[in-house]
Amino acid sequence: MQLSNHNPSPQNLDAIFAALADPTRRAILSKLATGEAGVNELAEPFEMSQPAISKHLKVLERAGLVERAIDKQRRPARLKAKPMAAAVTWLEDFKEFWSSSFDQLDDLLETLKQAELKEPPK
Amino acid sequence: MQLSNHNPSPQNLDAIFAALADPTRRAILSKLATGEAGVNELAEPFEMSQPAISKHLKVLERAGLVERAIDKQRRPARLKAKPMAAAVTWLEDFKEFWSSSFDQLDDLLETLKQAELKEPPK
DNA sequence: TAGTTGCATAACCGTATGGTTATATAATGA
DNA sequence: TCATTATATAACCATACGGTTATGCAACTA
Repeated sequence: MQLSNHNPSPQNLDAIFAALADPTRRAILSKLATGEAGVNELAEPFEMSQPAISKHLKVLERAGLVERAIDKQRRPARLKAKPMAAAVTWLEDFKEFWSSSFDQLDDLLETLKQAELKEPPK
Repeated sequence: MQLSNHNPSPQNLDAIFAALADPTRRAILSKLATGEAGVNELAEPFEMSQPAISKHLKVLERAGLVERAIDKQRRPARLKAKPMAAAVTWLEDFKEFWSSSFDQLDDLLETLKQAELKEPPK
């Protein structure tokens, strides 16, 4: 039995997790959780150029985690919930599935412990 | 107020999310959730060379998601729970924080779960 | 001892990432 | 009309990623 690879937004999980893998982008998301923000506004706390932030926003957009609006010259970004939920769902499904095979894991732990006893690490 | 970026295993979140961003690695994790597996065993389902799988395992190891053991010539991999929990924690913290402001994500998660129940994977 | 198995490592390749500076563009404001 | 603001885009750079083939090597097996 395999974990279904599967439900929420399958192929997009790549983009979603990749987007979450950068600390600047996670910080941007945190900031956006308090409300929409424009590019310069987002760039300010980081010691980073405006184009760099624009690129990060593009990554977040591609992952579907962020939407842009139009407000005069501004292009304020705001969060989108759904893809984030996809990531949560994958992890929670995984956690659930994994817990359900705890018997096997216990066996393994035992096996590994025996092996380590006979042949201690490094 | 900002989302605290410091809770679980801060710096490792980069490596953890990056590791989760590849479908082959997610599949490996799924497989490993059913029990330990050697490299060739892991490589078999994928149309991919053994060195490629070894590299993926290194990424998973660096992220702390996987441990290697020694069993004769084999180097079986098994899951490690803690870092996975770190990712879940970050996402759930985020969810909580965001929901407290907007109250959207919980609804969405609920919706997605319903959808999965009605429309089972592949 | 010789062959085989299980894996790691090295060298290489094309493409993607994450940053930069410089420049373009579109909308506002004077 | 002209300057300013907010952002995008281009060109470039170094490094990382995800794959390959070739090779090395330790540990079993015959």
